[in-house]
Amino acid sequence: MSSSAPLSRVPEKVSLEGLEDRWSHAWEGQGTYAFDRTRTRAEVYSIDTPPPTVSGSLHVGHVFSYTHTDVVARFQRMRGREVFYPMGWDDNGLPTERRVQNYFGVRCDPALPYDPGFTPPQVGGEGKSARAADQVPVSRRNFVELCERLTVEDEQQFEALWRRLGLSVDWSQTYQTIDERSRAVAQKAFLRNLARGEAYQAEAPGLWDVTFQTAVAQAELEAREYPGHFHRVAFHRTDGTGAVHIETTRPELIPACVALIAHPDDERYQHLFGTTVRSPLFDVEVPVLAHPAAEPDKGAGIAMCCTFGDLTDVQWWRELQLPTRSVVQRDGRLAAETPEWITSGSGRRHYADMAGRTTFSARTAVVDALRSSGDLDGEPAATQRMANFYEKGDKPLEIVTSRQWYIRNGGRDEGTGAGLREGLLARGAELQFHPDFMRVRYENWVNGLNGDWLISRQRFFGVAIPLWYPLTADGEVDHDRPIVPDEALLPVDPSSDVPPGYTEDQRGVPGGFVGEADVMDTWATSSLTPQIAGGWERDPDLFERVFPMDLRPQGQDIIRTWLFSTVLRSHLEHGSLPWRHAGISGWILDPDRKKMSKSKGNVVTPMGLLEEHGSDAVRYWAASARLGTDAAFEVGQMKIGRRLAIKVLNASRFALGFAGDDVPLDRPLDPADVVVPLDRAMLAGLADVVRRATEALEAYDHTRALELTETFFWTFCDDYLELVKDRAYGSGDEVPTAETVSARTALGLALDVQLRLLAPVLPFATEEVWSWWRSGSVHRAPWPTPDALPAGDVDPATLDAAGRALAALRKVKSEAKVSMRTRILTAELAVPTAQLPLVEAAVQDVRAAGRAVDLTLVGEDGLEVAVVRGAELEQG
RNA sequence: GGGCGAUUGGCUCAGUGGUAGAGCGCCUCGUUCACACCGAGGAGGUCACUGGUUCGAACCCAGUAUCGCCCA
Repeated sequence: MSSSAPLSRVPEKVSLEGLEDRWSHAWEGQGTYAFDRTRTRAEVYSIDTPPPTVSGSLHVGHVFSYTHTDVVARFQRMRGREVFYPMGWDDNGLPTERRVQNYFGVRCDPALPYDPGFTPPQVGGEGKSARAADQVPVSRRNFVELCERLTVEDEQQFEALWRRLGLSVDWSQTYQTIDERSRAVAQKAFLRNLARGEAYQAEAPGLWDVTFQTAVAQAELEAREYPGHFHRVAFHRTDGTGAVHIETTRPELIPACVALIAHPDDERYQHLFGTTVRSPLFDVEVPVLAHPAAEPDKGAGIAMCCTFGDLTDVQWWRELQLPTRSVVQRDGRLAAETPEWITSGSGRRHYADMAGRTTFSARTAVVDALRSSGDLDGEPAATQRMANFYEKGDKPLEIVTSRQWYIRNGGRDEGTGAGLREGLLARGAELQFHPDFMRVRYENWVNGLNGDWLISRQRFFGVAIPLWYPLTADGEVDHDRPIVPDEALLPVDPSSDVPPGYTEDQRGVPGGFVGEADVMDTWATSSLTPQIAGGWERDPDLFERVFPMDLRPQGQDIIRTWLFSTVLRSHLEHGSLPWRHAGISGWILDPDRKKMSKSKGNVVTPMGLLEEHGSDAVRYWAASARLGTDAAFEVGQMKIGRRLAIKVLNASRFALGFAGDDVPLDRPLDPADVVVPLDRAMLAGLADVVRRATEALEAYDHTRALELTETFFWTFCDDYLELVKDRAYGSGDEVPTAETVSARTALGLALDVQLRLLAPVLPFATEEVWSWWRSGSVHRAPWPTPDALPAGDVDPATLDAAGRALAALRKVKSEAKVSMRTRILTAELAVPTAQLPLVEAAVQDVRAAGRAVDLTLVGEDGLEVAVVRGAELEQG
């Protein structure tokens, strides 16, 4: 900026139009938000923003919560902290994978080697799903390249939105969760977990999505109501003394039955414990056992345990050491081969009728057969049951046995992980949640964990698990002796890269090696965003200056996933929290008080919203909602914000106009020039607002700060500006009086402070005004402090008392239905006795603002508010 | 079933022990003089319900109802 004193740059007409474009470019050009990495950790305020999923759609919820973060960032920057505010894109995961398949007509086959010259068969599928058979198989590395290519567009769209919204992000710090650095971090963290025994593989029954054909983790579950039928089915006692009836919603699992189980205290079944029964149709002999997890008042009180119908079956199977008799395959169909445990001729015939069919179709077949055999008691009764779903799936999850990788999370604290759950609860207690009650969601989740974190996925677009396995001389995979890469070579792709000590021609041959085909769950990477953005191990100098981060802002919906898993990884790797504070934003509710749905969110696109109302207005709406509180999607609130932004422009233009066009505006304002009590009272009130707003922002209560500032600003405009208008204009061309200088100086000081107070919420309007008379950016200006304003020698209530006196004069005119410019020729102004000295101190301004020619001021006991009596108004 | 949060004027929300608040909307009026994307004035609420504590409760305690969410 120019060092010579600039003259008035206050425009004749002010407008909000075009401010976003102009200032976002100026900020970029001037590096206003660039991070200075020479600053020490104590000087830095670092923010770990959860990267949005770029292949998902933008919605107003993003705008809402990201604005909250930006308000904090701007406040901390003005407070003098060097703000580390990077932005990432979460492009790693299933949604992108599916888009890429259709867009380019490819599918990933991780067994294939990388083809550097690959060109996709098509670019831009016309929105329709390409048939799997028509898709060209490509290596995982080729697939990742296509994903990166496609997500670039999405990311540009997001960035354009964030820039228009005014996020003060340092755009040179951007990362993607699938980029090379992220893959290296995710793989390194995994290998460290493996080396410390925190990551392990196990062959175990687990939840499985038959549509996506992948295992899923507890955090991805969603319990939903699912319609079904209770079937009352007879099992036959092997001693020939009759039948035992059970009720089941899944009769197709009868061939997988391994026991009948009742509660140990259930009187009805005491005599059956220890005996055996035969399953209907399939004639398999199974024991009747007791276990406390059986629910006596549910159905018949005795249940069939199958491998596996639900998680209780898994518990029974494990604790009662039952055999494994699985019939449901990974594709959701029953095994084509008749299982060897079904031995009777009729049993094998019955199974053959259902072999290879889906569970739904098999159920129909079984029910028909049960009806024919007489083993179905009555007709199936419709019911609603809770079933586990993958959050992105639409079929209930099955449970299949498979080899998977896990990271310990305290969910199975017996064994080596003992104490981990307590450690994570202690981290939760250490983390400062805003609002505080959000901590219980974390605690509920940690206490409710019932298994370790399953991180392997049988998918393709994700970070590869960086391992190979030796092949024995027989060609068998030796999973027990995984081969790890050198950390310096990360990231690796086991399908293309060769493990140490091997050559490529040994891939897949006996005595050679094979790459791990699975990828990590998206969360296994995105739980490391503080490490990715902070340059963990890659840039230790940076990492030391930003980690642990100060703030993790996020939505309440991902406390159990993103927040928890990030705490876990940091706890395991660094023995610390990943951040000190977590700011949790609420939901956006539609006018029906329901969570804003995608379909409704799409009607109003975020960019359209910003274009219609202006970014400051939309930010005002978002900033008006407290952390943790759901907010209504309310256009009215945006209009209020717009009104405030326009008022800032107009009031500023007015206040700055008194000085005249030939006066240098960026001159120092000396508080000692403020000598009139009313002016000093106004500044004292502002000092109090500064103090309280600062306290509120330090406590992550941006709403309170905004409310305080906004309320003061309107009083400043409606009362103070009106009161001092005449005095500030001055009498003429000669040297201004001390009273005029006092008003002009007070106006300048007040404006200067209020612009800075409003800057975090209204970055565009405040920057515009700042540019008229100040140098540099308001967003790099120091946050105001109360001690820079004169105070202490005058009652701050003076402004309020004078304002009320003015209101009394206005009321007379309003009730007389005359213009506010109408002069009051004579009147008596009665004020509460206590306020008399305050009003007296400002009576000249009150008289001028009220256009009262002859005003008699009296104090009166028992009066609540100033009143005007005997007013005689100018005619015409 | 357990937990968390909410319930204040038509709407959106502040207000955590001392006479009910704001903005929007509404009504009346004004306005070439910073701002019509404006200004002034006004009307409008037994603070969900029932008990309790207290000199005093929107606020604290117990319970109930309704709504939302989380976990089972």
